[in-house]
Amino acid sequence: MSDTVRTRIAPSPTGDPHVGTAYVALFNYALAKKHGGQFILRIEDTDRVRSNTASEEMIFEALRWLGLQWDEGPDIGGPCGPYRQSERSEIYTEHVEKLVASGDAYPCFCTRERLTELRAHQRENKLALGYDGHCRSIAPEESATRRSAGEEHVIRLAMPSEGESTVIDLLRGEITIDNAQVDDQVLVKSDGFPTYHLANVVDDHLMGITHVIRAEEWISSLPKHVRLYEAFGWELPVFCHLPLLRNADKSKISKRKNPVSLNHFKRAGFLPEAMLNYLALMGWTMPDEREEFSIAEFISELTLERISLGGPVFDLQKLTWLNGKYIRELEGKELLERLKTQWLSDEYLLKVLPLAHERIETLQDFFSYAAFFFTGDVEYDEKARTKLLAKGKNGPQTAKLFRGLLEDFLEPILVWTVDSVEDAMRRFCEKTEVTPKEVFMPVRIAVTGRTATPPLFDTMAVLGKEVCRSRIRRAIEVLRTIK
RNA sequence: GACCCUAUCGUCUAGUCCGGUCAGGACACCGGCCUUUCACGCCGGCAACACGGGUUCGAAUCCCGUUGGGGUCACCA
Repeated sequence: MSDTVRTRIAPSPTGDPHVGTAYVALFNYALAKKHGGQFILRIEDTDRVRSNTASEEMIFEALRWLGLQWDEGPDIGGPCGPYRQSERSEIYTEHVEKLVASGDAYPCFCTRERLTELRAHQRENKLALGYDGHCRSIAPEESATRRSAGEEHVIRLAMPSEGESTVIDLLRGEITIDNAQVDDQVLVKSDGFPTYHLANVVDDHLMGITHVIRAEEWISSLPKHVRLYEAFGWELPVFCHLPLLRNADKSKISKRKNPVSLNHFKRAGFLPEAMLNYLALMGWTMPDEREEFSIAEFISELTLERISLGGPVFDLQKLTWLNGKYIRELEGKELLERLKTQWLSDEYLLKVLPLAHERIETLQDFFSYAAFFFTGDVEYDEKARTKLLAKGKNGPQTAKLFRGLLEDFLEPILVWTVDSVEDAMRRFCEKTEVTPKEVFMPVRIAVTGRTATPPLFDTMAVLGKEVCRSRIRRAIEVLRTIK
């Protein structure tokens, strides 16, 4: 196993599948394939509060849609399983105890209150933020007694307090950081689950990962990870930190400023191969600067060293252009097949049809009546615009209302159904003290462009979260311009 | 704020390691051609080496500094 390349994508199932996950997965997948190695999917669900299986399922679907099929993973198993961190607790416990025994890690009994105070104090006095090592001096015998007595605690990594660490990133070379800058990271939380740092290192080693290709945001914790490898006496993998995808304003890509859900791109009609091609262009170029290429060509030409380090702005316009190029190159028959994967699938039509059924008088009526189920953003004509306003509110006020609805109530919905949408909408009304009557018509218009539609929740359920989100976003923009 | 990463057209980038082409390509934008229209396609145009010092005959390229941008500083990943 030592000379085969093994890479992994290790997403955390805490929301909609993210375009950044696809980006990192692409490079991991391609490198493994290039060298005839394995690409592994590992689910990092150690955050018991935020992790959920709906999100995990969406990650599977999104990666499969893109064609980034893994060789080992939670759903298909493999020699290094389980591939879901929540099922590997004993492994982490066993490993961390070795570190406690060797003195490379130690139990910490500090309360959250003390930690909060400590941070406040450090901030006030402009000191470096970080744990002060308070529990480090507790004698091993004493902490062992306290632990067995059931006292709540975490396990921390004992970082050297002096000297400096030099770590190597494949793309950036040596990076030297003062050890004093590195915190005594919590490795095991008080609920007994490991943090990312511990689980990630242990799993990468146990799963034989040879190349850790991940996002740039991890660079600052690299010294901790390297320390862990050393403490365990393990050989280091190659670390390669990819530049972070950016919003137009150069900040780290975020859903507030960009569509980032892979579900969105699928629903909006981007071809998976165009998506991958575009993502490959972020920070990387073909030796001959050719911009259109297949995943197979990417695999054969890939060299990580050709990755440039400036944070690439995710440019929807260029993605759209590339996608158009791919669509034009499709055979007519193939184009039909693509449309049949979503909008023209029996599955989708059978959802739309019942909503239109009673409301049409000729078969042809269906197409005009149900048009908004098939388009992207909708237009708001003059009449629609006036009714887009919530009762007694002006444009900006309604926009604000919509933003609250979208971000606090609709966005968190993971399983988008008639019931979950209705529930969110009703909770929204209660919380913001507006009546359904005042706000449902504006929402109806926002998501359909029409004043007469099938029942709102059914309509929203069929449209899907992605379409509703993007149309409400658009409505917010429009509302801001209405006095 | 501290630490780390980073810096070529508005955007994605080639060129940088091994100093020496009017700094090349693509998206977007603008003009033209094609065309009953639109789109596609084709042709052309606009547009960048962040700044300041060095080193050198010569610097986008090497060195130092400055500035800008980003990331991290959680019992989230």
